[in-house]
Amino acid sequence: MEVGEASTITCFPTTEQNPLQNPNLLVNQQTETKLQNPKTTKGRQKIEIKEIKEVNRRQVTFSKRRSGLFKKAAELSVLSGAQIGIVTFSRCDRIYTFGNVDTLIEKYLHKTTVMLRSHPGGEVANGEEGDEGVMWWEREVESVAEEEMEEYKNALSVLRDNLWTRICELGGDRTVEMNVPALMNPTVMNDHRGHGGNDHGGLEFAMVPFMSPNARQ
Amino acid sequence: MEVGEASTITCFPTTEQNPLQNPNLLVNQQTETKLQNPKTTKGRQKIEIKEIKEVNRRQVTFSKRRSGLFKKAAELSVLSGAQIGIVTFSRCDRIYTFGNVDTLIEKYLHKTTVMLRSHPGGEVANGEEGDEGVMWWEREVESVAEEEMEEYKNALSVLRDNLWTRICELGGDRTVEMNVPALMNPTVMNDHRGHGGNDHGGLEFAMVPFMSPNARQ
DNA sequence: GCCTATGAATAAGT
DNA sequence: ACTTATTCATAGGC
Repeated sequence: MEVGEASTITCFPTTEQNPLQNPNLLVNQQTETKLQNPKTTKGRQKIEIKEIKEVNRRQVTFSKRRSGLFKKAAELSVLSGAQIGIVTFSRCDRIYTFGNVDTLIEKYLHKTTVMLRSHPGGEVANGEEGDEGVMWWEREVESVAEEEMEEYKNALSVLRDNLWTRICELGGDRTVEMNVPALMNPTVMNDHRGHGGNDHGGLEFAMVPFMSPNARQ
Repeated sequence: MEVGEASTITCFPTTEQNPLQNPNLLVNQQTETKLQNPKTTKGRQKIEIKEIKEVNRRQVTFSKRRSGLFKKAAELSVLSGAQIGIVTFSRCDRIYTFGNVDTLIEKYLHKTTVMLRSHPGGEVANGEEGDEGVMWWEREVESVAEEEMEEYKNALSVLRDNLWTRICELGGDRTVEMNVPALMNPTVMNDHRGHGGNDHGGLEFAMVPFMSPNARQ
């Protein structure tokens, strides 16, 4: 089908013509409809699903379709009672989220973790005799003998290095509220622009909640 | 607009009639179209966006709309060059994901973590004198006094709880391929059913690489 | 899962 | 942001 093809033939299947238009125009609109309004728009055009080159058009599309996506997600969530979380990084790494992402991430990781646990690479969680075969961070800390503390210190050191390297690297970003479909709470986070508001509904992450026994003040 | 209203008048704006229908029926379908096909369907009905009570209908809707959502996400991703991850927990807690969720979670956590660092709840990372004002896991382990070890044990306990839930996801999760929009890789994960394949493109988290000084064997 | 009629999303233009 | 004409998604039925 070509673009210009269908434009010539237009058909109104439904009876109503202009549900909510300016009443002033209703009088003599029939006479010169074509002249006044030859073809206001070509309507929605078919587009190929491939990266949009033109920056402006791409941004518009991103914005519109993101809204549409979030709306769909909200509807799906309500209709089916499912929990949905969406994380979107725009091309320039601005992040937009939908739903209670933190909670869902936690749940996701938990699930995969549990999965790991019940079907470990080696074997784990066959706890028969004490803590043997259990990941060390799973063990009760109280069961650690005093003389093992030195080793723990080393383990913690490596842990710290790994964690810190992995997770904390650069700049500071904040969270900005977005237009909401009135159902869940999509949010936008920018990289370096301040904005106090951040409801951050739920979750605080792993290492966040507690400070060092030493660093407190 | 009522349901039955538009049903009487049907209009084909486009020229083609039946793009791909059974050729056998093309001969004399005109004569008794109404009898053979008085109204095959009522078409798409308007529905309220509220939880669907009927289980069957709810499941169908969940399935259909989830597909639609993932397709939209795939299109948005391609069109705008954005990265999109979706995590969905069905009502019975079956998880469906779209996109490279692991990578995006990592990126998300990274961003939020960084956020914390540069804008801490109390104040941190103003390190002037020694370790003061530094996140505890940042400190040199050697600088910890012996008498602080008890507190470290507690900290580690909490850390263990939090981390365990969150981070160790690899190895063990099975991923089942779903019908793909040919763009990204939506996946379904079930709770206890095996399936070797798991490309798991990317990410391993912090503590994974090393085992306990005690749990080794 | 496939089909159809209809509701909704959206590409362009303003 | 608003409008329109068109394409796309999908509710209900098989």
